[in-house]
Amino acid sequence: MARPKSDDKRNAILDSAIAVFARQGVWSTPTSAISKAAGVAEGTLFTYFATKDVLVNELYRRLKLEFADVLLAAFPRTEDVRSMFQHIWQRYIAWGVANPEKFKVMAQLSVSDQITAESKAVGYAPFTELERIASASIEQQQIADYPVEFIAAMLEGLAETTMQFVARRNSGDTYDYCAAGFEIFWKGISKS
Amino acid sequence: MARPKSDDKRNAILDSAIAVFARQGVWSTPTSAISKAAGVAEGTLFTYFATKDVLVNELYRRLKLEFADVLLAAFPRTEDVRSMFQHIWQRYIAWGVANPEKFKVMAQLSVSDQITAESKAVGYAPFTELERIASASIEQQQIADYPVEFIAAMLEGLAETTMQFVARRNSGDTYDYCAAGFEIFWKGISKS
Amino acid sequence: MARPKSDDKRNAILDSAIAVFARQGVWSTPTSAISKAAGVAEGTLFTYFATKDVLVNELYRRLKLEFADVLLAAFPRTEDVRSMFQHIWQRYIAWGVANPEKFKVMAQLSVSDQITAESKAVGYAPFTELERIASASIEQQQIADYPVEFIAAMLEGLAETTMQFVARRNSGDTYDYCAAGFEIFWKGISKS
Amino acid sequence: MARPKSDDKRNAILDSAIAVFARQGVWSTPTSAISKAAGVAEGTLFTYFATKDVLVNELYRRLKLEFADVLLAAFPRTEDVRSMFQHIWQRYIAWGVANPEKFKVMAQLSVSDQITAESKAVGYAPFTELERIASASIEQQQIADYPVEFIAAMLEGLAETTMQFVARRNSGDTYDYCAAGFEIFWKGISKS
DNA sequence: GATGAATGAGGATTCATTCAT
DNA sequence: AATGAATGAATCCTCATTCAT
Repeated sequence: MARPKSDDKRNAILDSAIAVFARQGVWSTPTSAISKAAGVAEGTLFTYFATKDVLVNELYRRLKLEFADVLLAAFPRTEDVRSMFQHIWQRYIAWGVANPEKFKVMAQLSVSDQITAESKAVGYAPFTELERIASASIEQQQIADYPVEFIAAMLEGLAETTMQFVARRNSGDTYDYCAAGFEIFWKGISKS
Repeated sequence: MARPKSDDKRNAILDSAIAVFARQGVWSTPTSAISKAAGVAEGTLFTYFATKDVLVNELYRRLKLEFADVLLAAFPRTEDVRSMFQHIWQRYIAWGVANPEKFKVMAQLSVSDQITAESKAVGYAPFTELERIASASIEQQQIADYPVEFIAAMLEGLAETTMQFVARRNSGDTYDYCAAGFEIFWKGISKS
Repeated sequence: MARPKSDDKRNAILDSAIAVFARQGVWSTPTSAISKAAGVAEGTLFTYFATKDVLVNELYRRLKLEFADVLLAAFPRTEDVRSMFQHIWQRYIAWGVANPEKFKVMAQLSVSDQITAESKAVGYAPFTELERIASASIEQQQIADYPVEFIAAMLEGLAETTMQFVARRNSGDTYDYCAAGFEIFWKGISKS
Repeated sequence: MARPKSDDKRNAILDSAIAVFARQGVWSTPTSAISKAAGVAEGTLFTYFATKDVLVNELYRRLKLEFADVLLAAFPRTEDVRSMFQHIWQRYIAWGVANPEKFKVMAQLSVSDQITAESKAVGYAPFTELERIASASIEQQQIADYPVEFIAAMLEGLAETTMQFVARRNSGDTYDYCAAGFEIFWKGISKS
């Protein structure tokens, strides 16, 4: 076989897509803008991703998975429930603040109709893993009796909001939204 | 005078936009699909909205404002803080469940780059009103000391998530997510 | 009969057409720009001129006829040939310099395909009149033996060019192009 | 490398533009008519010319430059002034008669507002060259004392008119307008 | 495999003209 | 007659995708 497809190129395309999508919005950026930013020819993009939809779905999965990795890395399985949730919380916020472009793109993709059910499932997989871990360690503990996925979703909603406050915070504001957000979440969730 | 511009037509266009945007996504639906659904000629759309961007911004404002109206209608200014928050909560969920299309479109528009800062400001105006009402009645009360906009944002994040659970709930599931969601929110927010 | 068509309005439209055509070019100005400039409704334009082509042809004729009027007014039929030509020459230049907009529009219309043969004929009619006058007084005179229409066309070509030099002339330049131009023409035309 | 941009295609587009512009007028022919006539896809036209305006300006330059080339080829720098002018004159007429389409298009473009000042400058450049040549050889000669550019413009105006007579001449008419025209020009210009 | 020119369906918008008021 | 909203064909241009080199 001649030159094999290069992972470098594939990654360059995906990374450029993030950058350029964040700047102009996912649905108003042509594939040519992506390939240009990636330093490859327009046609080359299509040897790595059959269609724009495929690229977009792939990107969605990658972002979700990378994000999950961050949340799950060094997950404190042996500590108490609060520590586990706090671990997730802090990494969630930290990642979002550190990667505003990725976050913005993820948000746009999440509400888009071009993301297939399968992609959503794949992107959600590691979070079920998370749910299971949490679920198991919750049972005999001090968490109120809500459906686990509901708790997970609540955490996500709250964390996303918190993240935006942290990111948006301008120089004067030193309020610790991260801590405050988690406090609210934990009070809401834990057994009276 | 000639035929005056008709509010009916204007509304038909906006309503059709919601329907068709919800089905195909905001950025993949051509203006022709909107005008067709509204029963007007392609050109007519442009006598009411100079460009697609203008239409989209107008739609965003309208949705936000209608939504705010619903939340604020019959707002119980004289009752206790919990009642006020619960009022908002319930109407939030109810509206979202009753208007899934509007909700979906609002979500797509909210993360889009085509919505101008001005539109966002206009759409947010009634919520500051809400914040002020809440803020005033909070001071001497039993709410923990978080920035008001932060509380408001938390409510929004939580309510949106809850709404999705209520909407998604299939026949077998009778769990009362609405109540559960509010419980979590209130425990999180209220003074120890 | 109800309100009769108003010549004022008709003229306003034609005059506005000249102004706006001169500024933006004949073929890139929409009829709406003309009606707006004329202070009438878009539709009104079409009660005076069935189509844009009709308006444009009408305008062409009017300009040509007005121009001819200027050239022929006080035509010195009894004087010598040179005086007659000089009369035309001077008025030609003077009119062009005084009416740059009309001149520009006439130039654009003259080379356009939308001007019908009939319009061209109508626009040329008074010039044949001129030709006849000239022709008659030439016969027994000192003009070289060229076809009259050829002489007429030569005069036109030369005068148009001269006019542009006069119009373009900027403050420092005091050269009398008008006189020079006629000198050239007359030397070229007159018998050795 | 991929398929390189082909000069053939570029020329085909330009040539087709001339043909189709001559038939329907510059501003009433859609770009699709040009691409069709050139045997390329509609989109292809835009890989060679970013916009219709660019195409039109390019075309103007090309026509002007080609025309200048014809006038200047084999220019008799060493002969007398009359020969030089006659050389230009004859080639002018000959080119116009041989290329009526190009001539017509050039006339339309010349009075159009879409031709940029830069294009006009570029198109005029070789004629200044001509002016300089003429100017130099005029000084010690038998030409009357008119500004050179004025003489040049006069020649152009006269030649264009003459050309139209030659082109328009129908079967019966055998009059030698070319010679007559030059005679007029030369008499007008040369020292008494 | 890489390149970028070629393709042509599709899209937002314009505009001459019509027609309800 | 006057108005200006309504119409929809037509236009320029974009862009995902294909294909010759």
